[in-house]
Amino acid sequence: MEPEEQIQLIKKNTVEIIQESELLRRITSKGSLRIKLGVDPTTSDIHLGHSIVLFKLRCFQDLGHKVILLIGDFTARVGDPSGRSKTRKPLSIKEIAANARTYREQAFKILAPKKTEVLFNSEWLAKMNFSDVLKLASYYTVARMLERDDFSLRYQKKYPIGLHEFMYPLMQAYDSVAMHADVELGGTDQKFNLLLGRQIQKAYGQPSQIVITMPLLEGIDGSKKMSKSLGNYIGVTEPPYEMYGKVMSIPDELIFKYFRLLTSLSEEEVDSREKESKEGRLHLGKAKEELAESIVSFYYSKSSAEAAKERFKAIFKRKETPTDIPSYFLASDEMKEGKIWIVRILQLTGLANSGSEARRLIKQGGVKWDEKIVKDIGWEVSPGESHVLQAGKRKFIRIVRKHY
RNA sequence: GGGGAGGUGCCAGAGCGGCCAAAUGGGGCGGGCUGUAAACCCGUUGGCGUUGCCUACGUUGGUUCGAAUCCAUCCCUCCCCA
Repeated sequence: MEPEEQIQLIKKNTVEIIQESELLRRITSKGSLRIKLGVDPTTSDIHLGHSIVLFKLRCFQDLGHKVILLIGDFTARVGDPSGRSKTRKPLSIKEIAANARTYREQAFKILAPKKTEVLFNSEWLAKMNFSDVLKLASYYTVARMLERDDFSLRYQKKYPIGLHEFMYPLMQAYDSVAMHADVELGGTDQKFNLLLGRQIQKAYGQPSQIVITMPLLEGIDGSKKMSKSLGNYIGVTEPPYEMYGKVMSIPDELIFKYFRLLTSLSEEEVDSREKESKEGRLHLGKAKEELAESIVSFYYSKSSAEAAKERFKAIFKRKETPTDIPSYFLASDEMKEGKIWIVRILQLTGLANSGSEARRLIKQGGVKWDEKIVKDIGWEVSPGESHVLQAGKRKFIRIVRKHY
C-alpha cells in the first residue's frame, strides 16, 4: 500500500503522531518498520482499554510492519509510576513470568501471532552494569523528570518518590535503543515515556522513534481510566455474559466513544448513529445493545453474543431467574437436624462476606429464596433437593442437597 | 548532622481525654425509578445468632475510673536548615 494511504489508516483514532512527516518519510524509505509496544506485566489480564493500542498494532501488522511486543519483565521490578500517586510494590520474578505468559496469550486475541515478535527487556537491562546505568542516567535531568505530571504532583503533595522510579522512564527509553524501534505506541498517559525514548535514542546515536499516542478509555464507572485495580474494567477473557453486562452498564455518554474505539464500525457509521440518537431516532438503550453485542461477537462469536443478550434481557427486563447459575452443594453436616440458618447459608455460598453483611442484605430486602423475598433474619431453612438463592439483582446460586 | 510536621475505616479527610465503631465526601452494597448494572432518589457500609458484646485510629509499653485523643519507645513519611 502507498505510504500516504497507510498514514490515513494509521491515523484513525490516534490522539497524536510525533512526527507524522517523519513517519511518512520512514515508511517511504524503509518500507517495513519496527513497531514497539511495551507491556507491563505487573497486571496479567488484558482489558478493553489495552485493546485500543493492540488494534492499532494489528493495523500496522496488516500493513506489513513488524510488531514487537516488549514484555517489561525487568522494568516490572520497579513498576511504572505513570499516573500513580504512590510507589508500587515490586513483584516477584515468578509473578512477573506468569503475568507475561497470560498477557501474551490474551494479546493474540487481537494480534496475529505469526507476525508478532515477543521480547523481554531483562535480556539487555539485566546485563547492564553500574557504569552503563550512570551513562544512561546522565542523559536526563532531575528538573525535566519532575516535569512529568505524576511526579510533579507527588512532589507537590509531598508524597514520597523513590529514586528508582526515576529509572523507569529511562529503562523504557533504553528499550527503544536496544530494539531499534521505529515507532512506539502507547496511551496518552505514556507520552512522557515515549518522548523520552526519542531523546535517549538520539543520545545513543540512533534515529528517534516516532511516537503514537492512543486515547485512554474510561472504565465502566465512566470517569476513571479503565484499570484492573480500580475494578472498572472489562477483561477480554471474561465470559460472554459478564462482558455483555458490563458493556450495558457503561454510562450513556461513553457509548459512541466505545463504538469508535472498540468496534470495527467506520467513523461514518458511528457518526450517523450518534446523529440519529441526538435526533431521537435511535434509542440509546438500543445503541448500547448493539455495542455490547458487537464487542462480545468479536471476542467470542455471534451466537454467544446473542445468548448473552438473551440472558441479560431475561434477568433485567423480565426479572427472570437465569438457568445457567452456579450450584452450591449443601452437605448434611452443614445443617442441624435438616435445617440451616439463612444467614449462614448466605455466607457459605459467598453471597455475603460476613454474617453482618448477610443480615444487612436481608434487612434491606435484597435476599430471595426461590424468588420470594426473605424477611426474617432468624429464618431456619429446611432445604429440599434444589432451590435458588438470590442476593441483590444479579447474584444467583442454586442450592443443591449433597447426599453422602 | 540539626530543627519542625505528620501517620485515623476501602480511599480522601475531620476528631485531639468520656456523648467515638469515629463527622463529611468518594467508592462499595441494597432498594426505588428506568431501555440499562446510565442518570437521579432513598437507605446502608468493622465483626459477632446483634437492644448487648468483641476487636479497631502506625508499633510496643505507660498515665488515667476512662485514650484515636496525654506520655515514652520504636517504625515509616514529609518539610526546612546543613
